[in-house]
Amino acid sequence: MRISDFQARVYRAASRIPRGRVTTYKLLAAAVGCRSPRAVGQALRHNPFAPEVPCHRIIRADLTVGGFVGEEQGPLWQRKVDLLRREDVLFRRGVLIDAARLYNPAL
DNA sequence: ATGATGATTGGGG
DNA sequence: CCCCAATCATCAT
Repeated sequence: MRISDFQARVYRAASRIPRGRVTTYKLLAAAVGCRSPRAVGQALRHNPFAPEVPCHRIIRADLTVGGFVGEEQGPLWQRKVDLLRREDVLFRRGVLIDAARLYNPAL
């Protein structure tokens, strides 16, 4: 499969999220000039460069974990939580504990 | 070109 | 909790 121009832009923007920080689909969408956070999730879902391109650092606007490789629960989804755990990004009942870890890629 | 499908979001009952 | 519309890249028809 080929990487579309849109995917390239999303991956480049995602790569700017520092280790130990997270951003939301909405903010990342804004960063690439797209008004569909859902379309961004679509691109991240097919990220062939994980975890180099840290698609695990994108969560929902309500600060809940969100999906991963098309899953919202289960082993693959758990992988997202584990990757973040290694970066000291923790969740309580599925919700990000420290909101200060949010990163705005638009800056 | 047309319709369906998402790693979403915000609003409503 | 569930349902719905808006949004848009991508893929199937």
